[in-house]
Amino acid sequence: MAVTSRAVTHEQKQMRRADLLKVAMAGFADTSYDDLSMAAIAAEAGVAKGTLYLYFRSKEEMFLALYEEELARWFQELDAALEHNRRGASFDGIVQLMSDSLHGRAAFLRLIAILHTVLERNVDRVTALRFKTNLREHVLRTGALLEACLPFLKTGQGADLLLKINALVIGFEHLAEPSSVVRDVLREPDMALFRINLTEQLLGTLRILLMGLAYEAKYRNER
Amino acid sequence: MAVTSRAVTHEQKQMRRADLLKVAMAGFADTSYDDLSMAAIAAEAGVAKGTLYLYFRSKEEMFLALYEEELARWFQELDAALEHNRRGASFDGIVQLMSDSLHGRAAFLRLIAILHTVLERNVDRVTALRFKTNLREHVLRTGALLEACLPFLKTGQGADLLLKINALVIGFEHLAEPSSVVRDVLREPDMALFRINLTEQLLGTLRILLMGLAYEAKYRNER
Amino acid sequence: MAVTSRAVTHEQKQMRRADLLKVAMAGFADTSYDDLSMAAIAAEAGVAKGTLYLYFRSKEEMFLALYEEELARWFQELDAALEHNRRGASFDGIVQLMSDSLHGRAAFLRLIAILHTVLERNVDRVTALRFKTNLREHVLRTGALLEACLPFLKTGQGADLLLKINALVIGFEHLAEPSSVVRDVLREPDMALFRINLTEQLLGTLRILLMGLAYEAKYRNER
Amino acid sequence: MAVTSRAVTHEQKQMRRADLLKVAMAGFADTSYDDLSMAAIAAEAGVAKGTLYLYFRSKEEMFLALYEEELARWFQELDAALEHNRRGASFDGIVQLMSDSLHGRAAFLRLIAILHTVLERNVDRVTALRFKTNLREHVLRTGALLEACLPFLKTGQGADLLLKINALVIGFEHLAEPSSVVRDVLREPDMALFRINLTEQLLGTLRILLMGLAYEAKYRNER
DNA sequence: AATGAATGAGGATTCATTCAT
DNA sequence: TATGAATGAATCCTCATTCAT
Repeated sequence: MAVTSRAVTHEQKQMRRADLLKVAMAGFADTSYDDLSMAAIAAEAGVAKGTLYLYFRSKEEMFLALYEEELARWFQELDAALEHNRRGASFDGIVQLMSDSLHGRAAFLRLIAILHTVLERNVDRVTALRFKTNLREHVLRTGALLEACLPFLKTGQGADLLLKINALVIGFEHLAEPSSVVRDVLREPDMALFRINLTEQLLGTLRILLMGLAYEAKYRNER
Repeated sequence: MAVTSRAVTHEQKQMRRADLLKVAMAGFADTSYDDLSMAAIAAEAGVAKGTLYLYFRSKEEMFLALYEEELARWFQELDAALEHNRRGASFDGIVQLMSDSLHGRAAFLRLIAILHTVLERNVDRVTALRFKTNLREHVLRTGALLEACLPFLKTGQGADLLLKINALVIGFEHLAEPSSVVRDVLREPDMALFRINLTEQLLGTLRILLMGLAYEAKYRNER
Repeated sequence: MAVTSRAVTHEQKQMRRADLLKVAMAGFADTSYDDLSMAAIAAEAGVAKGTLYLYFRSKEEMFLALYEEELARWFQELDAALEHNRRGASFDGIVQLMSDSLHGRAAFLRLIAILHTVLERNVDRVTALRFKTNLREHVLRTGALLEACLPFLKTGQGADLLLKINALVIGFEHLAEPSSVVRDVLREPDMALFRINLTEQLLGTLRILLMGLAYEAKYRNER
Repeated sequence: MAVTSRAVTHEQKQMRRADLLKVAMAGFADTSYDDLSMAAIAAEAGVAKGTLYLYFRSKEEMFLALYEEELARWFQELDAALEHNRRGASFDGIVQLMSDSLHGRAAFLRLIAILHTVLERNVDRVTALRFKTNLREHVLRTGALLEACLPFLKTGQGADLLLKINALVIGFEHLAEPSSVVRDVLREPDMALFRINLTEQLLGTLRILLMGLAYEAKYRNER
């Protein structure tokens, strides 16, 4: 991916920014955050290192931007699907929907897992505030949609469920992506217990959570 | 904590090893893994840096040993409590029991959260295998106890629940311990959504999981 | 200070150049040479970075031009005052005159102090030659005026005195403007010795130099 | 200069430290502070880069230590010579003595010239305080010796004279060591005025200062 | 003439680990 | 067993300058 001309208009600059993020994402699919150097990203994008810093203030902000973009895309897709099920959805419908939305988003899931460890390091208050404010809106909106689809959810439980899912993604991602040595160990027959498939576990747990929330609602009403 | 003499007998060496781990744990309570240097641990323990490497092959193995020790202690306590409830326990009983077992174990929870990111990096196959084998036994045993306490759990679901809890600890730990900048942002009134209390969330989610599992079992039987 | 139109005539271009230098001087009053970026100057002047390079070949040449302008102004003022005292002046008269001429020229003094370290780095031979030729003429002329005012000065000693003053400005400027840490240290009562007031020291030393030169002349004549 | 063995005793460490400073000084004789990298010093000394940081906390502290050592040596030599002239010395005697003391100390003079610009940047308060305290003692002691040699100096004028000399060294060093382009320009016949010989100017100015101080004293007494 | 996007060189520093003593 | 001196890899970012538009 080599640069052909300079980005002059706002639109061109947005495109270049998107290109740089695409390159970063591609690199991140192969390489861990720490091992993925700005130099490598610049080289792969066919620009000078300094150019990256015209578009992003730091490595952390670059990946935060990447995260935000992927997150927005994911929420958008999720929201569309939820809108479609507004009248009510079965557990399995929601789980399937979540499954579909995560399909092909492995790198995004890894990004989620490192966000809190890495990205929040070298980010200024303003950026952090903007990010969290955006995130909050997404969570509240999608949370409300979930509540619309799943009548047993009380107000606020939709957003709360999303947070739980977030935690599960982080946790299972860590469990599902061991170091090479550990991966090797886990190949032993006995170790089946620890051979975790991220989406499978994630969706399975989500299903149980949904059942639990439904059960709680029912139990609450019956009282 | 200053070392006076050299450890000659096996027993003395075990004691020194335990001392070193105690110092490491004390340091880790205050300081992040990355910021806690081997030099600092050695200084605090009153030994030379090289001495640490007589007892642990690397920083990672040192903290892995620490993890194993804390884990064993936690499982031991949990098992004792579960044994006591063998005949059957309510959801809330199990949640309370878990709550009790985690009380005062903040550093342990932080250790869990970094285990997969950091500890498994620089560890050789033999150590990793030994660790995972131990872990597996713990998980299976305690999983079985859970199944004994909670009759709605099928075989294997006890261990599986422990894995889910593990994932939740990792995930909520990441969400609950933001960087200082983010912590500052989260002080805003609007951001209540993101101000997460680790144990509260953990136990709340565990309760829902238990309800979900119970519901699923009931539903399964009714079919 | 925002630019409205493009400079077309030679006169307009000279005015813009002067504007840019004025902005640079204003910036330099607050900020050290290294910390004062071309980007900041351009922004403050309301032009693009590239525009600066239409008027000055490099940052160094820009500040060299600034220096030349300030220097010419200073010499002009000094010359006028010296002309007034042509018939003869007391030590204190000359010192006072110098004091008056330096009043309000703090940034100029700082410029003198960094000239040789920074400015002469990235300047081509032609510019350097022109600069030094100009400087020589100023020094010779003002030196001659000094000799006219102070009869004890032999031919050449006026110019030589100006060089000595130059050296003193550089030296005392360095001593008088310590880093913040050192400034803090110098607040200690014991450190009064090192708390240097630039003009005070400069003028005091000049006075002694003048006395020394007078003494030497007298001694020479008496022989 | 290659390292043979590891420095274990305090004495060996002092020797290694001295060796490193010697290498740094040799490098500084050829290369400017900025262009002299820690890597180059380490390579030349035959040690790893990290080793430099065992002996000096930063590049700045390394050169500050170098400065202190050279300064102490210079003061020592100067003091010895002044002690010898305690009963009284002629102007020319003091100038000669200063001349002798500076002979072969070109790099030291360059170090003086950059001290305030560079060294005080990355130095903590404690180090700065220690340095300034030491310097103060040197200045006061040697100042007192000067006063003993030159009866026309009032109390405090010895130390003050040393500060003036310090300023002159800085200033003339800057004037005497132009960039290569400027050096080239100064080769023009007309430019003799600016071809400055550091020690010559320094000593010449010192002589005039001494005469001025003597004259002032005489004048003061005659009143 | 003016713009401003793109360039790219350049270096101090930390700290887990080793190994001579 | 204990020491602690020595090792050395590895990377982000700034900013003067250029040049396509």
